[in-house]
Amino acid sequence: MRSVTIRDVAARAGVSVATASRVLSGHPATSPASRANVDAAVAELGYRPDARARSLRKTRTGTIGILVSDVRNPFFAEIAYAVERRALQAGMATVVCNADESVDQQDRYLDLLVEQRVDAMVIAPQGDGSGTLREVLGLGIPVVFVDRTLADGSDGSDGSDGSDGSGDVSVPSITSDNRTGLREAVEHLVALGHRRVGLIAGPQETSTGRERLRAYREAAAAGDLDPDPALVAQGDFQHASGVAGARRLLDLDDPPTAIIGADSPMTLGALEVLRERGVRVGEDVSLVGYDDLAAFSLVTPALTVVAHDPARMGALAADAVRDLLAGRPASSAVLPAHLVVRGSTGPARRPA
Amino acid sequence: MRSVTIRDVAARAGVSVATASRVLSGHPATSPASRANVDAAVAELGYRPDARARSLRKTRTGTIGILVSDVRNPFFAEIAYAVERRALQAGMATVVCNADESVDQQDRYLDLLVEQRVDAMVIAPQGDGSGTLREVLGLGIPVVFVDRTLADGSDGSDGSDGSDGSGDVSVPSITSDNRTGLREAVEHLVALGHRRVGLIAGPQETSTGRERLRAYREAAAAGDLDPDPALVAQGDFQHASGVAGARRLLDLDDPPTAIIGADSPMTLGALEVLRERGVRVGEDVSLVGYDDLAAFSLVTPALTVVAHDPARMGALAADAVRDLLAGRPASSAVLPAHLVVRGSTGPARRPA
DNA sequence: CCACCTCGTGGAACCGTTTCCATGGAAACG
DNA sequence: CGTTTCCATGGAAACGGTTCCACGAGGTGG
Repeated sequence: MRSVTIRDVAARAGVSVATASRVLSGHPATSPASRANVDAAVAELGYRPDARARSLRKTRTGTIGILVSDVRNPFFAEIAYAVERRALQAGMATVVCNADESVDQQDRYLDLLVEQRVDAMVIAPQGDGSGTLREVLGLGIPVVFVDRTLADGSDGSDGSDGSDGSGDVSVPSITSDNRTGLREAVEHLVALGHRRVGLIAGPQETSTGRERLRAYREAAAAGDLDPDPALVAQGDFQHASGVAGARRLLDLDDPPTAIIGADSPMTLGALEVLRERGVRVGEDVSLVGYDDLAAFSLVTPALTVVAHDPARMGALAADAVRDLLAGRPASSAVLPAHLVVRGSTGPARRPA
Repeated sequence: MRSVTIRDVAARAGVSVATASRVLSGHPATSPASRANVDAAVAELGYRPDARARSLRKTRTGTIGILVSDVRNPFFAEIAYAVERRALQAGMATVVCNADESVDQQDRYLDLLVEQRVDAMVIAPQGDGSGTLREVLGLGIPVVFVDRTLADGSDGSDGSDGSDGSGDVSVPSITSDNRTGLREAVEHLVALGHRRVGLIAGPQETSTGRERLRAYREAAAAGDLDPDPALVAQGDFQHASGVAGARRLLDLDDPPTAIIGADSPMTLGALEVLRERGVRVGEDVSLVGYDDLAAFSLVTPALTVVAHDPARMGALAADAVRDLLAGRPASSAVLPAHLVVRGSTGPARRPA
């Protein structure tokens, strides 16, 4: 059952392959008669053009790749959805890939996307911008970072050894303001009298993980919080590490009176632990989440969260891709994040 | 900046294109010398094979498509994730597409996947199996249905006009037992004394929407519930319709004492409405959700839900695809669904 | 009436691979 | 030593489209 090609269509329509191709791609130099014949032949034979062959000859594939860490995280699902939707409007298909918070898998998918010759990529990167990601950036394929970047947000006095190695290639990025969101959260807790505030941090291989941790530390110092390093539990942005992190924090000899989760799956995990232990959220321990999931308003007490806008990030990333593909310079953006105070944060309880 | 091709590699390595190709694809008939030369040339030039050209010559693309209704629905995100993960293990890439609960968009993506010549598709179909979907099924591309099918689950005395038009092509499907789950939910509510049970139903263009509605009606009849048709609010599996449906039900002159949501986004929407109106869930009105999201255990009271296993569905669907691609017959499966009773369902309150 | 331009058309090259087939040399065998 | 077998190799034909180029017919202006 060989599939029907443009040659079959041309034969059936009684025209040359060249003419058939022109009709199919809407080239103006075609007679009405040819058009009718070709269209009829297409319908009769059930012809489906082969996108691979087409794109091999043209330079474009009409496909963009989006590489996020985990589609099961609603935050990234929303981004992927927004990018895809916007891309489809522009007639482009989207390949969604899951790096699964693993650099290896990220590299694997980067290779895949390059080999598929996607026209552009939207990436939520992780790692230090060495290895495969670096190579890929050098290839000249339009890339837009979303949510994360390689270098850190604002200033950057933490560059390990000067020759950072990530900033030489300029990549537009659509991120959100991690510093402000987390700072507001800490200030809010300070105002409520908390002195020992725990953070379930994100992986330090990601800019968001680093920035949120840094903002936490700076705000903690400014608010004169207990700088005990044990108050930072290292997580990996996934559910299980939220569970583990919350347990570790609660098991401290002097446990925190408030906990901040650096993303929503970890926050959910922490919440489960609090429930399981019968800790009253907002009274015994305050909890601040990240990302404003619908479900976060429905738990009791409703969660105080740092909110930002993944749908908008995705849309802007898609716009940036469109600009890049059109040869225009694409602009980066840092979207605002802000604290939404609900019931899960309350006055610090005096340690027993 | 023309990209480097296998010809460049061959030239640099001092071998023919044929030999270079053999080395690259691990063909045994290559000398160690050639291998070394080619590998060196590849590294020096940064050569990346072109998957399109390769797949054009071979017959396989090494890509499968997965077409679900909405990746923002955690249920489908989990399925997509599972399929992708399993496929990657088998060395295949996955293209994720969003039909967005719209037949038009489904058709659009079906065309896209066919033109990309994916080796197989995993589809959560909607519509009546006419139009594009039907054509695609006739193309001989291996297809596996997941979560939904075209025909209805068990018997099927509802086939509108005999010549159903969907059963002629046999497609393996991995679904879950919609009837049992919903029946258990209704029976549970009946046992609690509820007589007027509302359903926020899924779209009747989907098998899951139809089956859950039918199961509701059958169980309602068996349990001697009030058969008032106004108790069924027609939704579309998306959040907003859950909100609208719940409002409509609560605004009835004689509102239901219990509500069942036919999927999780609609359930979440309904829950929001109950909260917003100050209705005490599990006391004033009982609520049963569909899909066992992590967040559903964390709301207060925890939600009674019909649980099933999207991760397993995705994995089985990927296995079925693997079988089909290997020429083996693929087996369908109906996974169990069961009621998980938590705090959101309680004794019926006497209507005021 | 001729030169010119426009327009629809078909032949053929090309995109970057894989793979069939023929070839030549070396090794194995009698 | 001659013949067969084996194996690495290169040339060239696919795969299924698009597009360059040349060509002939018909219309227009001088």
